[in-house]
This record gives sequence, C-alpha cells and structure tokens, in this order.
Amino acid sequence: MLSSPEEIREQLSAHGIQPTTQRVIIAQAMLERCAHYSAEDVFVLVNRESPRVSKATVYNTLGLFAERGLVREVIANPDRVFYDTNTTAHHHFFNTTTGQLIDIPAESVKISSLPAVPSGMKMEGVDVIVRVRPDPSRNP
Amino acid sequence: MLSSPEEIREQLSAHGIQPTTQRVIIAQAMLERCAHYSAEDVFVLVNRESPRVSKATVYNTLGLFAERGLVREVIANPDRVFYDTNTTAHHHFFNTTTGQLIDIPAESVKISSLPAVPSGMKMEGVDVIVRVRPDPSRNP
DNA sequence: CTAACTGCAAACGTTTTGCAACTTT
DNA sequence: AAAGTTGCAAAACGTTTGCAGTTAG
Repeated sequence: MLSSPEEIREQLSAHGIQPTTQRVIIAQAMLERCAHYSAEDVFVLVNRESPRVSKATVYNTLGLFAERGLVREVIANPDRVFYDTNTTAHHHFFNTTTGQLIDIPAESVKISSLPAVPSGMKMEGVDVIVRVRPDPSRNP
Repeated sequence: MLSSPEEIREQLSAHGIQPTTQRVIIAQAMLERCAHYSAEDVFVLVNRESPRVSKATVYNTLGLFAERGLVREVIANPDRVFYDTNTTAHHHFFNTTTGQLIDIPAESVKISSLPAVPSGMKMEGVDVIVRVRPDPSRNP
C-alpha cells in the first residue's frame, strides 16, 4: 500500500480532500494495511502512541473519506459501520457470530439478472453480503 | 396476512416463541401489513391507542423474533436496523437518500456464481442490496 | 486574511441492563 | 412453585453538535 506522507497527500488531493495533518495521519494508518475498520478501531490505531486525533475528527474524517470514495462504507453489523480500504468492486462474507467481515473478490460473484431500478432512480451499486457462521457439524 | 390472536399464537409457538400477551400484540401489529419496521416504528404502532408494551420489551421481542425467523433483520442503513416481516428469500433496493427500503422478489435476482464458503463455515443466507438514489438527470 | 478544520465536552438517539414485580406453565 | 417475561429507569454505546481556538491556503 501507499505509505509516504507525500503519496498520501497526493491521494487525498486526488479525491478532493484537503490534506490536513490529521487526515494524513488517518489515511496513512488505514491504508497501511487493507482491512475493515470501525471508527473506534481508527481512533485507537491513530492514538496508539500519543494522542494525535480527537474522536470527533475521526468520525468527521471517516465520513468525508467515504463520501469522496477513498474508503467504502460497509454495513453488515447493526452495531458498527465498517470502513473498507478496498474500494474496488467486491463483496463480503459476514460472520454473524463474530461480526467479522471478509472480502469476496468481485469475480467470484456473478449476478446474471437484476430487476429494473425504480423509475427516476439511478443505481449506485450492488452489495452482496453472504452471511456465514461456524458450522458445528463440520468443525467439532 | 394473519390476524386473529389465535393464529398469531400458533405462529409464535411454531417458531418456538412462548406466546405472551405482549408478543402477540407486537406480532399482530407487524404481521398486519408487510413492511420494514424500525424498533421505534413498532413501539409507536403498538402503543398508538394506549400504552401496552414497554420499549425494552419491544427491543427484546424484535431480537427474539429475528433469532427465531419470524421476521428478518435487514441492515442497510447505519442509523437503523429494520425488521422485515417478509421472511421469504428476497432482496432490497435501498434508497440512500431517504433510507427507504423496497423489496425485490427473489426471482428478479439471479446469482450464477458464489465463492466457496470459508472452511468450517456454513452459509446462512445471501443478502443483495441494490443501492439507488434519485437521478437528477432523469427526474427534473 | 479568510475559509476550512480541529478539539473538547456536552448532547443525542438507540439499544442494553439490573432488578423487582408479574405472568405463564 | 418454578421458570420465564415484563416494565421501569438508569446506564451504555456509538455518533453528532456547538463553539472557541487553530491551521491551511
């Protein structure tokens, strides 16, 4: 992934996001490894060594990043919104027992038919969430 | 839909749910018309005429109903979990502007390929959420 | 200099909890 | 009688807000 502050700043600018100190810190932390982060995850990650970004800023920033397409909002768990640094088209396994999300590459899912979008509406995207859980009978 | 308290009680029992007074009230209100209800919706609906069920009981009951398959949890909006009285296989349009959900019959969506479920896991179901929004160019 | 952004703490709305009282079996 | 359920109010939780102070262009 990208890592130098330089590259991060460019990425932010490319998405129309003003690269402030805190935004660079957050983007760097998130893009370092591909994962699904809750707001709390990011808050902890970013302030691990020393307090650098406030909670309000984390929330604002995640919202902004999602709006500008730098990360993607994934909603599978009622308790938490996740922000996915993988913004390419893809889907998810959702472990209903642990709440964990696992990416499914777009190619693995083929949707051969979809209904017409209601009139006056425009399709934004399609999310496929495959709910799974540990199988007691197969994993003794 | 079902409507007599008798039938409702039977439905609850059939799902392994002890048919108490409050649960019958809630089930009756929800099954009366097919829709997507938030917990607050149900709370208001059920206490419209007179206070009959507490908020805590509404939450507990919805959780129980979902667990036992009487209703289905639909998560598309970070702000609210919806409970869908349509438990047959089907999918959803999600209007990202208004937060409204619209059912898509299962037959309208054909998924021709899915990845293998991670080992030791068992598939519970597949949710397809088609995100849509008003199209300014088509609806002036 | 101006507009944009940040931090703090307080406010918010939803969901959960602890526990005594009450139903249901 | 025992087990399960309910209501209440309080707590917890994630998220948002208002505003004064700071930073970026």
